[in-house]
Amino acid sequence: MTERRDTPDSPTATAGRFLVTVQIVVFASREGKLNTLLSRNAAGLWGVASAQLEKSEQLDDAAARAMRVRFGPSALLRQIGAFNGVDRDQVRIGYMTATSAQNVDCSLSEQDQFASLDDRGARWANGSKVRLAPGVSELLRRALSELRLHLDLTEFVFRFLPPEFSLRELQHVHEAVRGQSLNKPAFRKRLLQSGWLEPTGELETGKGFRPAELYRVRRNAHGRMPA
Amino acid sequence: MTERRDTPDSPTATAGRFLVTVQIVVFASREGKLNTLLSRNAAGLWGVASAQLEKSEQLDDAAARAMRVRFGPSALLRQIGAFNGVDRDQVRIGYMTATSAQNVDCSLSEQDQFASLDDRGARWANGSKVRLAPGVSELLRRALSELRLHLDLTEFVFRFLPPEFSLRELQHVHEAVRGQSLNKPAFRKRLLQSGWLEPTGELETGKGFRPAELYRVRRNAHGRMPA
DNA sequence: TGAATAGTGTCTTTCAGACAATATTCT
DNA sequence: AGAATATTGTCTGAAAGACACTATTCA
Repeated sequence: MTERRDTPDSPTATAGRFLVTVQIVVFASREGKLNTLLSRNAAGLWGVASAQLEKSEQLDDAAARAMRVRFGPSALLRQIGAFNGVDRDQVRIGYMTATSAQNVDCSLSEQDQFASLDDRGARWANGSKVRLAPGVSELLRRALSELRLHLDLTEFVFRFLPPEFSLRELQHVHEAVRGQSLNKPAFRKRLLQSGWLEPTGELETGKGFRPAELYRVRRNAHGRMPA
Repeated sequence: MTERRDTPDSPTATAGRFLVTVQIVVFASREGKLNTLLSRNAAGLWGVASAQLEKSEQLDDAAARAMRVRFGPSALLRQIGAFNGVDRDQVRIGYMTATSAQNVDCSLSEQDQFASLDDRGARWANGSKVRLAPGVSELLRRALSELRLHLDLTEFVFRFLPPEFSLRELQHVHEAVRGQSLNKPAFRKRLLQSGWLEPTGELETGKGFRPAELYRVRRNAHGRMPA
């Protein structure tokens, strides 16, 4: 019996000790579809960036450490929950982050590829299913679910985009994440009235048609994002 | 360096090993207010039910084990996230559950008390602040936040109530959780149209005024709960 | 000029909130 | 009958969806 009512502060005899692995799901929006960044391991299976928690280290710091190598210190990480280990003596903590696709496209190697992601799982561009490492499918499912749930609560959406973006690009991100198309006038009205957007005065260039106005996030925004 | 791109399946030299503690926040609605069940430890500080994860044990099973003693095997547990340990070699996983107050009132001892909970923290009935054990405040804050966020997504609300309940009681739960009063006709219309409620045909008794119709949850309900 | 998309205006529908009117039970 | 609450109906206003119309850039 290891049930306790008080704050646990001393190990019990029967309690196990575990390796704690932090795993990070990296989202991006590419060509109107939600993508996730996967890396191939030695066994040829695909997984996500991860790190082992070290003694006296905070969970968020371990997650930041796993990301810093690729994305610099500014990635916005959001915890999505704890998962059972793949091994008996492991526990996994999931995080998610989002990035503008152009940030990483240049540095992609053979070992790192984007795969599209929806409710049915992860697929390569040619439509074939990704052969995922153990436990990764569960992680991706929960990450997608959390992303959809919290899209209207945080500034997370804007991490999919460069610092200046058009309303069309922002709408495409929403559509990619939610997996459905949205009403354009309604989307514009909601977002512009929400107070989260600030016009830059600049226009898009080089698109062969009427250029869109560009916006940036208003950092001191009040209240929630519209859905 | 412990960054890895592949699925972690073997311990690295520098990785720490941790005790994994599962902590459960028990909610109840009492006299129109949201309450949480706290237990006093040896040091006189107040915390929540917890258990140590054992080797080869699933997280959800450890949480269920911590609850089974008090609530039987049927408690609905929902994970709310991972938290940094109070000790250097500890990681905590938070869960929450809800119960009808009358379920537990009879078995309360001096060591177990309800405290009211809102954004400002936990307080005793007389208004004094609860002296919480380390890390518990953070846990309660996130539990409340998760409860509010997911009140409309799950059948979690109904765990606050006995199997048969009136619309007024259900509305009181919503109001206690959200910390604000709601519009009665709108609440009725939303809930009745949602398909989540099934009339029992029974009426309340012994209240000294017009008795309310009683409802139960329709288990095969479709779609989301209204907010 | 034509193609393609940006941005806006209007109508309709849906739904929450406010308020009031009626119904039912017990004392 | 009177108190107290349940239940329902109606009006109003806010916001989303559908649709069409105008505006602007480049080839």
